[in-house]
Amino acid sequence: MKSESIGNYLKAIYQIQERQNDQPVSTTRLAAQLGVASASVTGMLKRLSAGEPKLVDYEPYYGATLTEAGRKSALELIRHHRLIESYLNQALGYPWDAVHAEAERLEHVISEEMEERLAAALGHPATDPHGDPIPDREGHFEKRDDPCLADLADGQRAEIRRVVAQEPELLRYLAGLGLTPSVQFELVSSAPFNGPVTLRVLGAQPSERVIGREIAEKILVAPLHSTITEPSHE
Amino acid sequence: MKSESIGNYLKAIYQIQERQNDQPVSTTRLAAQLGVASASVTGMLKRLSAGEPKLVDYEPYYGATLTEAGRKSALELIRHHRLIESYLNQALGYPWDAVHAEAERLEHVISEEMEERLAAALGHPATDPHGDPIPDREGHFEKRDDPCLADLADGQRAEIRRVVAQEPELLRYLAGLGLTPSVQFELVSSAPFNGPVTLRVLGAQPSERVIGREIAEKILVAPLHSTITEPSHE
DNA sequence: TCCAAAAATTAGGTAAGCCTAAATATTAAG
DNA sequence: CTTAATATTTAGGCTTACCTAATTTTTGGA
Ligand SMILES: [Mn+2]
Ligand SMILES: [Mn+2]
Ligand SMILES: [Mn+2]
Ligand SMILES: [Mn+2]
Repeated sequence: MKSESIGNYLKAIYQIQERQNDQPVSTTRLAAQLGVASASVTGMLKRLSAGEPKLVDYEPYYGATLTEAGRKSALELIRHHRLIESYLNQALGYPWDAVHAEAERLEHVISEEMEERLAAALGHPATDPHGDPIPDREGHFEKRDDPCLADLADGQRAEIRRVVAQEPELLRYLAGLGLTPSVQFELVSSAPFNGPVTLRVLGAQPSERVIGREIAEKILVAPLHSTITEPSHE
Repeated sequence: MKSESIGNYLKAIYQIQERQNDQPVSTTRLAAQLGVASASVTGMLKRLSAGEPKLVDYEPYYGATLTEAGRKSALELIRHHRLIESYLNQALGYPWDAVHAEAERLEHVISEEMEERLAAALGHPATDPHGDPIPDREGHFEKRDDPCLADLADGQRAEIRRVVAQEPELLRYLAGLGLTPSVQFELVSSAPFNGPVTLRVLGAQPSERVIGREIAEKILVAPLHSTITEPSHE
């Protein structure tokens, strides 16, 4: 990786592209994500698209897209980030709301050897503590398209797969409610007009939870098939 | 810590001062240690002695000395470095010749929380894999003044306490000979005119080792008292 | 004591990454 | 189709941390 700053630009472009169907990323959007002035972004995009190797395709006034090389670099950093989060959580006992900040700095400085040792120590995990997928060494990972909690029908049961958030306060709030990956629940009701969502956590006492719609949209889930599905099928 | 670069200057000044009895560190010596031009060092020393807090006392043409604040910062980094080395070695299985390079980058970015968790996971160790002492959170550590292997008298037995080196090749060579901290041996002979040193590793087969004087001076030891010393004394 | 060699500083530059303010291009509304 | 708002780029600066070359200071012989 060229520099920590370049790495952060590539990661940001990747993540924004991911959220908007690979459309070009605007200067303003990037500036907001990175917390820098738009003028700074313009300058960096020029560098990234001029340098060798070319890391982004940049069309002035139009936007930026990662090249294959840029994508590779971004995924490399994301792999570092998520392996570090997992390791801090599982081996060093960090709570899931504290891992992001630490990983954000460590991801830029660990060696390939350390990456490999962390992965091995964890048994080559597929996801991090938030349920985010961990790309393999080649940058491959399963692209899931899980529905969010707010998409479920009343009465439907599901398992939490992923929580799309890093804000410590929010993560602590959710952990306090017992809403973390692999927890199973039943959706009781979704109030209309983007109202709150009520659910029952399976095996918790008390089990009822009411959360805002905005948060419910950050919780990705896998619906559970009814207890009696296809029998004798493996 | 102001910046990674400043941290490296402070560490370097500390380590040079340590090796020369707290005498002021010269521009050239620092430049050599850091691998930068002397002019760059002059510039940085000015900054370090001008800034708030003042990290070094700097007298042009004379040299630089750490202030108390500078010493604290240096020891903080050294604590990070040695805890990281220990952790990589003990928890992640790194060989002792590989830990230095990784720690050199990580030491600048870990949080105080991570420092504490690493220390706790290791049981608050007093030394790193090379036998270097690990300062506590306040920067205190036992100042040992161990003799080196070359200082021993013929026939004297001792235990290896510390190996003052980070070059991977040298460390691998020594590990290959079984010369690592806590190993016990008997000095057979020191050839005159700075000649090679011959020793017998206790409990090894074959046990004889012959090493150059220069290397013998980097191996610090604790002489073993004869098996029957003062009886009933605690 | 004087002078050359060595050490250190000053002078003048460069590159990365940021900033603000001004200029320009795009877009959206009337 | 024009114009005002918005997005983006350009211009000009700043700081950190380097560099090389020139100058100055210190120092160690002779
Ligand atoms: Mn990697
Ligand atoms: Mn995560
Ligand atoms: Mn610390
Ligand atoms: Mn060490």
